[in-house]
Amino acid sequence: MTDRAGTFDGVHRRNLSKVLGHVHLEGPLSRARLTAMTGLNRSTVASLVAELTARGLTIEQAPDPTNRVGRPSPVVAPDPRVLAIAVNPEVDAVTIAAVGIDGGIPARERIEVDHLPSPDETAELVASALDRWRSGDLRDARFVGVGLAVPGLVRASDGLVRFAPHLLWSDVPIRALVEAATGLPTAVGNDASLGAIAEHLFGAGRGVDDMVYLNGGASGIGGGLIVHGRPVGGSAGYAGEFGQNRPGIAMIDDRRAAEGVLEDEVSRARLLEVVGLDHGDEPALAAALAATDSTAVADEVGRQSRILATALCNAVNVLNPSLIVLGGFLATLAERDLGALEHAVAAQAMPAASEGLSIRVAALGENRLLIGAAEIAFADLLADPLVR
Amino acid sequence: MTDRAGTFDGVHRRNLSKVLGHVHLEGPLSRARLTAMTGLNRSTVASLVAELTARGLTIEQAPDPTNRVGRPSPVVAPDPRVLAIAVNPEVDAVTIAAVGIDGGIPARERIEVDHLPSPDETAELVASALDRWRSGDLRDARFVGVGLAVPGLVRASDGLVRFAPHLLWSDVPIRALVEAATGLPTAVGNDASLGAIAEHLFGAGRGVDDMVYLNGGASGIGGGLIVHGRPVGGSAGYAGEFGQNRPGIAMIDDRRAAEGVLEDEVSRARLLEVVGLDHGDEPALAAALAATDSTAVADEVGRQSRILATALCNAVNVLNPSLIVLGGFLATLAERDLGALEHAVAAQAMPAASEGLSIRVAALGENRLLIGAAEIAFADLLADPLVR
DNA sequence: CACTATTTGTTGCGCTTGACCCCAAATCCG
DNA sequence: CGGATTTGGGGTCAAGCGCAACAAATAGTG
Repeated sequence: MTDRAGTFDGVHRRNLSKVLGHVHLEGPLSRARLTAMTGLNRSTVASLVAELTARGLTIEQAPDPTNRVGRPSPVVAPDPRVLAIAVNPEVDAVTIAAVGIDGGIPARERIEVDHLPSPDETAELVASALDRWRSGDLRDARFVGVGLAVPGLVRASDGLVRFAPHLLWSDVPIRALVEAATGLPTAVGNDASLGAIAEHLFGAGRGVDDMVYLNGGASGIGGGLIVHGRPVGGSAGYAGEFGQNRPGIAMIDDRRAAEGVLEDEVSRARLLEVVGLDHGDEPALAAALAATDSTAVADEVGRQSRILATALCNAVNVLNPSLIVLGGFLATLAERDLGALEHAVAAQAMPAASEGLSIRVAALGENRLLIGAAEIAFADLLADPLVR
Repeated sequence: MTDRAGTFDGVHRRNLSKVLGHVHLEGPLSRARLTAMTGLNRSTVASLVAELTARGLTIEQAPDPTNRVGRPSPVVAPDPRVLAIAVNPEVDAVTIAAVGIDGGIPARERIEVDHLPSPDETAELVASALDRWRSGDLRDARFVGVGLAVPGLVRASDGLVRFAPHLLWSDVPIRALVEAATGLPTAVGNDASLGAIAEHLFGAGRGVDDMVYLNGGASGIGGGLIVHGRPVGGSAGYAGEFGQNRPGIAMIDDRRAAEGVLEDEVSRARLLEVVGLDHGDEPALAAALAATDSTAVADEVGRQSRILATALCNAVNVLNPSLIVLGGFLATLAERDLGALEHAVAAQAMPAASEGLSIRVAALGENRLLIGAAEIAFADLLADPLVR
């Protein structure tokens, strides 16, 4: 939104945004429900919906056969032809998907690579996928932007990847590269932060305004915050790097790493090692943990849980969230005994702050990052449906 | 603001709020500058200002003799007769002040008590001060509300003091008590969180949207966050309790307290002890620290600084603020060598996150809490100047 | 199968309110 | 003292939402 806030035009845009946002988040809604949710007048909602539909952002469907008295209300749904490209480059593959503003994923490709994907290569892969889809199944779709979920530090102002340790990307202007290759406006975010956004909007954190998300990946621990219902980027966009924190370690014997950095102490690699796996995906790790009754495994799980609990407490004391969502191997770790973790957090955090707190496991599956990436690609359109 | 967002009335209210907010924060402003700052039309600003002045919220003064070409623009200032009562109960005194929406403090009383002030007593003291002022010097003032800065956990929803350890208040409905005694709408907040708000709006954090504030008091360490330019309360309002955090302590010998809680390790009492003072206010402690060259003192200062640095790093990694403001004895501690602290933080925190970071000492003096308390008392009026 | 009650879409009108335009006022500068 | 510049003031315009009256579509009832 430009600086039109406070003007009539601004009101109109905001109202359009509100309506579109509701159907984007909640799915198809009757106009009657939209009037209730927005607080606007029936006639106003009608004209707003008509405008959105004329712009190809929503579609109006026949009323649902609800068994209620009164004239049935047409159902407003996001137009599934409005798409974003979501991209997630990883060490061994680049995943590219077309994500609808209705939440659907009409196309998805995981392109395996036998080398680290370079920035240019990534941009080319995105452009070629876009070309294929545009001339194929998604011929009548409208691509509004690209969103990238990058496993590294991303500067929010210009979408520069400051450092992505596993991709070996350093100061890469990935946003500019992808924009040049595709001609589409592009947004870039840290993968864990986008995971937090996805879980907040569509997953375990739906409707929760103050939330902390922690994700345990193969390479470390990342995360994201939702405060006042909005994702927190910080001054440059680097917020959420829980993995680099140094939590207190109560038992001296619990410390493994010299620096005491969270992601060195609580790590997937250490879990894999103790269960005797060399590699392994998340289900394999979970299965191995469930299968064994070795005390060494139990000790390591306990040790990591204790340290994780302290790290969570620090976040709870400072942010007083109503929800902590754990993903990746942290979910695996916590899921074994969620009650114990909640108990440990309650024991160490301020009593008042832990009262309203719950800890949950991430709800979205492997599409989480794509959904988050699509969300930042849709952000401009959702904030102001009249752009362009 | 009610649910009028999105309607024309809402626009009008928001515009009034914007204008009033600007003159509240920046002091007297010419109408020309207001039009530039709000982006609204000249005529619109003129009518908004006229409405605010008619409601007794602003005053229009003769133009400043600026040496610029063109017709001089009348200066709009907040009406100094619009007052809030700011209250800060402490163990040995209750401070009560009348704070103007223009930032002035036309009346201020520190009422010493020889016992812990009870909630009822506090409410009575406020009511009697209000009565005195209303029939005295501030006869023609308009009191719009009361704000309390309480050294303890305050539930935001209803202004209940969950626990104030030093006052020995526990589950005290102080908001209701003060409202009953004064008849004025009352807001309650944690003292450190209000300090953060005050420093953000008028102190070291002016214009900074992502800020962390830590205050070292006699009793512990509290703080507050500003994210997206707004104070963070969390789900229940308890956010900012840095003192209860457990930061990693790299050197084993540095740990003093069994639990490793920040405010047990980094504490005013330990500093007073090592310099050999029994009691002492902040200047006395600073002077004593400056005067001595004892190695024991240097060791303790170094130890506390190291632990503080780690605690700050944890916040920096997670929140990526552009500014950390330190108050109370933490300011005293840091001021001795601010560069060293910044260096220590930069060494431990993520490099990218510490790039744009500065650490400053709090700028507001002893009125900080009163200013913060007044701010929450003014909040409703500033958000919607048409209330009541 | 009428008839009522209920809910909601539709339509036209009116009101609020900020933008725009033109002119006047006040200042500086040469 | 006159031109340039900036800003205030008042009148008019137009955009957009609320409102009210009416119509339409459903469920329930006897």
